[in-house]
Amino acid sequence: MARTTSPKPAGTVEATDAQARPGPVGRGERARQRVLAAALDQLADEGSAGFTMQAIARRAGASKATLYRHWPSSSALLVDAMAEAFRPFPAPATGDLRGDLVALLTSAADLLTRERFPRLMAAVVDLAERDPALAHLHADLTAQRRRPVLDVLRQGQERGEVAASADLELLVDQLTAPFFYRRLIAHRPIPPSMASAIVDQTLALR
Amino acid sequence: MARTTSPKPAGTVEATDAQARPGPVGRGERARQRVLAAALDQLADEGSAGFTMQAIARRAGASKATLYRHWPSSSALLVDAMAEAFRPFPAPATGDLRGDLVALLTSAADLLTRERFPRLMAAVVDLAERDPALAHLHADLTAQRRRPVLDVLRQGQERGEVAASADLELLVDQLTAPFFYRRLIAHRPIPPSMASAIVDQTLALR
DNA sequence: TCAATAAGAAACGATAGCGTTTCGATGGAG
DNA sequence: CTCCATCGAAACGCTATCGTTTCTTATTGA
Repeated sequence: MARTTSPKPAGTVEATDAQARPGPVGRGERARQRVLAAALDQLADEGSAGFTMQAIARRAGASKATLYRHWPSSSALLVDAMAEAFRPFPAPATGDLRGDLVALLTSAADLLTRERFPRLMAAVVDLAERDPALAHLHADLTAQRRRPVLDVLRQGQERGEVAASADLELLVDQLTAPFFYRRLIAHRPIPPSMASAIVDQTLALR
Repeated sequence: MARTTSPKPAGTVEATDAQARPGPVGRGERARQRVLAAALDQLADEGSAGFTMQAIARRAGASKATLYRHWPSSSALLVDAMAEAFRPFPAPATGDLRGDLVALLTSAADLLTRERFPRLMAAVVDLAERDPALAHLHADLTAQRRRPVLDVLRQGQERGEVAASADLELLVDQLTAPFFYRRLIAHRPIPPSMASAIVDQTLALR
């Protein structure tokens, strides 16, 4: 439902640049981008309870009619907005297992330390419980985020630096989940040292 | 704000028994319990967007006036309901490190496999982002849930079965976070073997 | 048994969301 | 430079929520 492909992903966190670009895109496309950005802003600011066509239109300076012209429902709009804003972490792919992992987890920690991303996550987590399309998308985006970590681990396993018996998917969980857990559930701080501490403790490189 | 102490916690998941108990509690207390149970039901069923005084009153068969007599806002009501429904895991406290951990994590996995608990979690995660009182409470309840795991690890560390250099708080994260992550974020299944797999992989008992 | 207490039902005006339609303005393509 | 697609603004009737008030009913404790 609704368009999911697009030429211009906008960066999960700083997707506010759709304002002053008189580029080659038509008027319609610009309005669309403006609405998508406003949708994420609204969700991050007001949570899933405030995710309303009316409020998004207001924030985007658009007409409700425009929103309904593009998307049949707020869910469809959110799915589009999430898909568009997504950016996977750049894979480091040095040969250094520990270094690559720390770099990847540091990126994750940074993202979760900014305010916008965790708030988006929290709202999406709630909405996805009752919206299968959103749940699917969220699962997809999460899988994409896990990908680089998995690759690094796999290479490490081939080089013998990771036990051959290790369940790599589970390892990815153990490496990444604590960050989300601390920020969204436990409401505890994420110290800068956490990335390296997790890596060391997980791979038993002590 | 609002009462937070109460004689009868109701079980996070199966708090539906407040219906047919003409016990020694007064009429007011019974209505209060009924409303608290209805609030959790409503939150689990409709998410944070549907968490409304009106809807809760309807579900509880109570008057809106009754709700406002007891709680100044839906947030206060939710804080009460959450605090009341909370039940920590019973600590196993055998001397068996691996066995105790697997038991604890299996409990967590069970809870997350039922439908009610994760839906409550998802909604609370969203609401807590904009409600400091709820965030505090959620942090508290989470800490209580972590407690038994931490104790088991600490005893293991004293017996030398866990490295003395290990960061136990971080270990608890690595043991428990993956379950929440899989259910709420990654939307991937939690196999029955996951508890033991996590324990083995984390403590390197292979 | 009776009076105090607290419940339920219903209504209040105000605000806001929904999904749709109408209409006038505007900007981009030819 | 013109014309048409698409925009924004505004209003439609409908429903729901908010927080409060009034009134009636039923339970409970003295």
